[in-house]
Amino acid sequence: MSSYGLYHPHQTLTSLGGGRDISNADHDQYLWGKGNFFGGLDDGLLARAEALAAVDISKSSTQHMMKHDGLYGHTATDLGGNNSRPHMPIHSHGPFGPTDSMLDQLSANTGMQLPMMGEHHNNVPTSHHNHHQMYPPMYSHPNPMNNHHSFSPHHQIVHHSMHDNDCDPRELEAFAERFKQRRIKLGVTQADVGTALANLKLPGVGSLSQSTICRFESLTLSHNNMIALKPILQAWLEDAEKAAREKKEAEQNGLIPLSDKKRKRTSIAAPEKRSLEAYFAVQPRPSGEKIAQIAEKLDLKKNVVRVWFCNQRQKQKRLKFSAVTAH
DNA sequence: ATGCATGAGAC
DNA sequence: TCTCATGCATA
Repeated sequence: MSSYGLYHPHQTLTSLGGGRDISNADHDQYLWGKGNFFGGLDDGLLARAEALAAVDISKSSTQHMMKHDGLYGHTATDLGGNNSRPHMPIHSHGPFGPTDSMLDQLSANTGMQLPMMGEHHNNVPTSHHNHHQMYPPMYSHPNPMNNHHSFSPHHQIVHHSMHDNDCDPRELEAFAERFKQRRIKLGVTQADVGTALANLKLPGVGSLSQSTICRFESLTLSHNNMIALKPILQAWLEDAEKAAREKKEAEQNGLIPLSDKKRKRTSIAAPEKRSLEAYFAVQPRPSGEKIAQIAEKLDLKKNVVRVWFCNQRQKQKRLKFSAVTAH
């Protein structure tokens, strides 16, 4: 009873909107599709872009989120406040400063017509089940089978205790560590914690996934997210320890077996991923047309490519507190 | 632990 | 359309 991934992945959320409107960074410093417009571009340019970026990547590996961990290698972006603009130029045009010209060329490539073929969703046929983020309490969704309740009545959980303390990255890091240790001591898995949160019945707090708990512990969530989750997890921890102490009732988990619907995860092959990374190095925020173009080139669904870019950007913004704090 | 995905809400 | 918070699926 200590392994996860085997059962009841609840999917309710907690809507702790901690920093729901951090809407930041949005001005690109890159200009696409400027100037050029005849789309007679050849693949050679793309190939070169990839090659260049690839070389660049391998050289200054720290700049990119190469693999698993390289992600947070660089400094965090918006630690200080809830809305400092990250969007730092990630690309590492080292020796060669061809990015701009390449961009022009690249953008010209599809300059005109986009087949917008894959307008349907992604390659995943599995219908998108209801993934509800936050719904009003009385809301009842259409999925009778794997129904999962425990909504969050509130859309915004203003972390009442917003003392400078809570925002302190070092404090968060310390807490995350403490949390993990004590959680393990309690013999509770990350998934269990996520499920148990709903049992706390705190206003606006539903369950969370193993992923999120894991990310909290490893500090791989955004700063705001960490801050929003902290008080909740802290509440759970105290509650759990108290319960364990009293040894009166340690079971209050509602395990809800999940039914059929399985989502198939798209797997982008290494070569394609490599290309995407190359493109990303050149332009982390390609336009819709750009995306369509790239998708076509790599023979991927446009949506897959779009999402990939979104996720890459998100990764870059992710915070690794230990980097800024732990010293 | 992490890759790809969804969806609400902000632009 | 993008960002953000989160999740399912999987390595």
